[in-house]
Amino acid sequence: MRKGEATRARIVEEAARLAALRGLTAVSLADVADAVGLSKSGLFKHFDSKEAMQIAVVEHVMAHFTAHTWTPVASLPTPRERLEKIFELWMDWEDLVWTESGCPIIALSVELDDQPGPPRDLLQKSLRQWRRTLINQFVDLRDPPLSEAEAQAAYFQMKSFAMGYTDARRMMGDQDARRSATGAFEALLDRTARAAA
Amino acid sequence: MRKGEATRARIVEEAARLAALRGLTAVSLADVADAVGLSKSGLFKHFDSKEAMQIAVVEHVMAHFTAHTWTPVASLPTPRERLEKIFELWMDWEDLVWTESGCPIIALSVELDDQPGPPRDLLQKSLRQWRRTLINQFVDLRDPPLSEAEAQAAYFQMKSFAMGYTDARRMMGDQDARRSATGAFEALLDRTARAAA
DNA sequence: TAGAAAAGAGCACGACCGGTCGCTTACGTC
DNA sequence: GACGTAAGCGACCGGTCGTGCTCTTTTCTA
Repeated sequence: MRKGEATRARIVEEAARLAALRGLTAVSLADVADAVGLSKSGLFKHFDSKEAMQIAVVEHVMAHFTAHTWTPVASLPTPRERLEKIFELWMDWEDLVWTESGCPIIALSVELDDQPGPPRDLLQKSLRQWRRTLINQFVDLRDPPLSEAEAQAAYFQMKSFAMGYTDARRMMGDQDARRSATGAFEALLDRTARAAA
Repeated sequence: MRKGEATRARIVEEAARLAALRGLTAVSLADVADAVGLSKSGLFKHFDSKEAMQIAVVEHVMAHFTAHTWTPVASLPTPRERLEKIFELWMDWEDLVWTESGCPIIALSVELDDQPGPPRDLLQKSLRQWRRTLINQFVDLRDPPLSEAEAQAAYFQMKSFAMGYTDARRMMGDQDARRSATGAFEALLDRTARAAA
């Protein structure tokens, strides 16, 4: 039992790594089995189907993302400090944690947004929780609090910059991407915190 | 010869449609052949390999995008008018032209950014041209002209909002996405045009 | 420590993959 | 209108896909 859990975790990690590189559907069970040093049929002792493994990958990626960007931030005193740190960690996540492949969440979003099914539903649910968490931070950024619509607009820009950062770095080879992203986000925080109610 | 060209165009269009849905690699030659009403071997009279077809898809998508967002705009008198219209057409492209699949350029970028090869190189070259075109518009947005760095930063935000718009609409189901995107972009234009040299 | 249960290997299956070959049909040109 | 060539078809190749099945080995537990 103990052993099985460890193996399962290794499978999910390798599957996530390959899925970030080639796409969730494109990674074959043989690929994962080879990467983890197992036979293809050995995989089926841990997952009943390929889809079950895909679901576990989505779960793992989102849990990893939350642990990376939220856990070390939850104890910071002000919303502004939390948002600034989250954005830094978010960019680290994109090019330090997933250097070879780029952010798996963006890859999964683009791949699954038109593919109905349990993997997509799980990703969507998890992303909506994340969105709510960040919108709440934006609401508390200013006194008096931001309206829901204002906070949503601010979140929209934050997420846009996070996505744009990966694209600029990976596809366009933009060396100044991090400066552009950080600058844009700081300016967003300034405007949002300063704006009149 | 005339007939062949027409068939080839239909193949590329169908392949692009399917690639936007499932990914460039995931679409099989049998899928495309069925969609266009051809036999699989018939496809090979128009493309020597699957990769040749993928290259044609990338070419077609980028040409289509340029025709959609730039051609009707080139004659507008001021950079601001051009940029505003481009951004509107860009969002139309994402959810009116590619309603069922989402923007194929974003899908291709995310899929190919870690897959070296001719399709990736072609996409990258084409996207860099587009980037240059838009940065030039930003440079001329203000008198005195924006510095290259300022224009790059403004382009970074514009592209981010275009990407964020698709994500918000398709993955998050955000009904206010268009308003958020338009608002953010208009504010960007205001700030950029107004900023002191 | 014995035995049950979990972990994993080996093999086979039907379906589909990209690609080739030889054949027929339809078209464009003189 | 004849004819060369382009367009397209069906059969087939070796290989990989996801997924069962049976059998062996390892691991945990009573």
